[in-house]
Amino acid sequence: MRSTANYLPAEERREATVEAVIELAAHANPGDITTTAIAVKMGLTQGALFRHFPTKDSILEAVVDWVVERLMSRVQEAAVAASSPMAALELVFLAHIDFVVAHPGVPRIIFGQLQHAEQTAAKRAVQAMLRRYGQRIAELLAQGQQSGEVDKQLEVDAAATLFIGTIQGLVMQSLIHGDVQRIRADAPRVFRIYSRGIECAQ
Amino acid sequence: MRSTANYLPAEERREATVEAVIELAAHANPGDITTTAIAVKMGLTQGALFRHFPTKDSILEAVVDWVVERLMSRVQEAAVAASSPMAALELVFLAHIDFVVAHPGVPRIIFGQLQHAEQTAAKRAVQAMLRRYGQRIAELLAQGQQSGEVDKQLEVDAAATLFIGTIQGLVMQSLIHGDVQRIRADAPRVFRIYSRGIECAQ
DNA sequence: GAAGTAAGTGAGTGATTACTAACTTTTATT
DNA sequence: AATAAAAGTTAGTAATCACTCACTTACTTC
Repeated sequence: MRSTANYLPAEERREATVEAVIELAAHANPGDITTTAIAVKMGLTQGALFRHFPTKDSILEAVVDWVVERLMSRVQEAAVAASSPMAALELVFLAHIDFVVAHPGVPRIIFGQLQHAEQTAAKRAVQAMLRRYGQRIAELLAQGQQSGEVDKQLEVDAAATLFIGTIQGLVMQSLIHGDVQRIRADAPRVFRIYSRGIECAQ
Repeated sequence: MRSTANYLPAEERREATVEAVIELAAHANPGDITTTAIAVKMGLTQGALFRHFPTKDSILEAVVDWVVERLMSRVQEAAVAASSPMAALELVFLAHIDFVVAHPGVPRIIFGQLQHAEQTAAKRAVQAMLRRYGQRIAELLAQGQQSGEVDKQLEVDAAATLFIGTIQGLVMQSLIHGDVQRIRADAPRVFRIYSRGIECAQ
């Protein structure tokens, strides 16, 4: 329950707001997070928030933008650092899991946005990110096919869907058992099964 | 937009309420479904709902109970009908996907319940169902190991987690693309990769 | 067909919510 | 140090929500 110093410059206040929402989402239903709760978390009054954001939706939009930027750059770094396509997939997977464990509120916000009926800017950003993410995974898989690591007959799109589902399954487990740390131990074991499903038969 | 006949007996009204919620959840965020929306969907006034349910939460509880009963019995049937553990897993998977396509609101309600911070009766029921589901899958996997279909070195718990994640990944795809039917075509291809990951090497 | 009961209506109520605006306090500038 | 601009406070408002209750309508049973 960190209380930020008063009278922050606008840019920093916006950043602090985003972080407050992400921290709150770790233990609360994203849809139920009120502007009052966000303000209290920051040691601020509710009205102050609206000096920096015109609407509550715009706060969530900023949160999603924050997530997209951080997550995608982490994933990109992991992919570049790897020595082979298969190694890249594993690094991306583990980087993603690390990110989720560090920010447990993130997958809940992402999924919460996808649930919305209306096409808000935040929802569109989430959809765009997930599409891009899927394409990136599909590229790595295709490269793996060329390098001989990945089965040539693999249906790349289906495998990319399963990649995301693998992570989503772990997140669900953490929600079932109410324990995020669990994911870290389960992740490598689950990924091993996934990689066995896509690898080239020896 | 079906409007149910007026003056239903209590039991049927409760049933109709549950179905109305599930239909609404196909196109709306479950958390945002109001009692007014439910009543309108049924061609009823809002007050009438509270003749049959003491609180809104109790409505969601009834919905979850409905889902648990239907889904688990479908899964059980599929498992029994199969000729081998591996065939059972595939039948269970496809039965589950069929259920989701027939009732697209269901996974959204399930996940929405998991998101809640408080331990409501509905959330507990969802957690219990998913645990039972996971155990059932783990049993089938263990039987597969004995029958020689499934790799003996497979980590059964991780494989059960991945099984659920596989379905969850497909659901996410449908939310990204806004098209539930898609799932049906993708399901067999995704399952093929999963089964390759757990099968005994030939 | 009269009487009793179950189901539905309609007009509320209080609580909560996002958002506003007049005012105060802090920070930055000269 | 004086002043302007930025950031925060306080006390609202209108809208929405779950829930209530006195009353009305339909069904059931003898």
